[in-house]
Amino acid sequence: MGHSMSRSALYNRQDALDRALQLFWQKGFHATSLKDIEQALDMRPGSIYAAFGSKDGLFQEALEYYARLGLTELERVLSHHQTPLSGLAAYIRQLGGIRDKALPSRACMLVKSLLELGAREQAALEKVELLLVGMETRFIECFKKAQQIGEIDSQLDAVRLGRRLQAEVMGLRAFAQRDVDSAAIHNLAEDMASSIEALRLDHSAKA
Amino acid sequence: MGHSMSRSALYNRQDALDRALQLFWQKGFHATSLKDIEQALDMRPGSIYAAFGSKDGLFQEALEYYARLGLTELERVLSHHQTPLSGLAAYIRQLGGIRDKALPSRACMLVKSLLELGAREQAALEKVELLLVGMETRFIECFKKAQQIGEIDSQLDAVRLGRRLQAEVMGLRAFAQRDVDSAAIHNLAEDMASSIEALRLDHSAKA
DNA sequence: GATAAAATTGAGCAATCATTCAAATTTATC
DNA sequence: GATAAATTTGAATGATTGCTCAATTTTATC
Repeated sequence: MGHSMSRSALYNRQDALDRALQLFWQKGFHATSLKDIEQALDMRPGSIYAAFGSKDGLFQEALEYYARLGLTELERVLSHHQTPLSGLAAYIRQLGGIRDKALPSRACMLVKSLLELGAREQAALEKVELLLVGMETRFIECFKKAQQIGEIDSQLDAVRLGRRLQAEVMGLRAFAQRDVDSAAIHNLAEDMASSIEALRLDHSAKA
Repeated sequence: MGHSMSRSALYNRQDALDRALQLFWQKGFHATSLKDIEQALDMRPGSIYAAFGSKDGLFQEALEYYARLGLTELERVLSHHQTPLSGLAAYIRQLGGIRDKALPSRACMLVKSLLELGAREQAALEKVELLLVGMETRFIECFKKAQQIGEIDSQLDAVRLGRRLQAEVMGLRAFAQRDVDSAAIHNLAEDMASSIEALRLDHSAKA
């Protein structure tokens, strides 16, 4: 591999990983068979195993890729807003439109995996935990930054706020997997975003 | 069946269902094999199929049983508190202790199933949706009652509040499935419960 | 274009999957 | 306690599981 891998080989690998992600995100780990994977990637078993080692290995790479996309999207939204709190609120509001997009699943793949995987997939489960910590950490950083610039009360516990936000996102996206109409999801996201913004200190206050 | 079923046969069936629930709640639908079920119920395949029809049938009965237990628990907590809002807040706070109990899973089995099941288990998926509607409806009733007795603003949208609460519970319990310490879950539940209580109208207000 | 190295193929593997059913056993009825 | 009915048994079923590897094809190097 390594040295001899051409640009197109790298492209093919990324393309395969992309298709595998769609599949795993939609069906979950257990319900996705190697037959499904062979079909989706248009690869024969030998090639798949040469490239990714095992079904578990492919799944773990898909998890990492998914988490990277998720973090990138968060950064994108944050960068388009003036303050951390505005960015986080916008991020939640944007999740309100998740039912309208054509995605493999409305639920977070990390949460799906967290709830589905057992002791027999311990390595993947540990990876899920690691990736969730990564997202949580980014949330916490936002709240700390918001405290530094005086956007929210510095007496608040940023770690607690970050975890709360992660739990809210988990809940919003799990709820969005239900058979409810798009408006209900938008309303839910709006309510959650408002709660975040309610943390903002009112600079026109008297005291 | 029916007529000839003795009291002990009924007891055995309930006992079997109980064990099946533990198993499915812990491992999920796909990761639970009939071998697992045979062992947990101490029954041979023929008996299992005679009693429950199929693995899917057994799973659906376990789902219904789980939901019934959950609703009963909610009623129990509600009945021990003076007002709907106090009851709901207490319910959330009680969920904060979920990590300390020895349960098959910290996550809600309905949510686990909602995220895991696909088109091939459509019947079970529809059952999950139905049972989630049941819980949502009960939450909504509580908020409506709270409005009737003037505990919260009657201008608020009770349906929206009920859905928000369900999403919060989903998030809390999914988060509790993470590898975090008990205190973090207690804090999270406390924050969510406080949000609920913040809806209460202050009767000592001036206007 | 010959040679070597790398990548792909796909038939086939043992193991496991959910399920069936004739036979054996237990339970109910008189 | 004999007869009938209901229940349980567990070996066997065909399908599917994740995976291997000798053979073949493709790609790279000179």
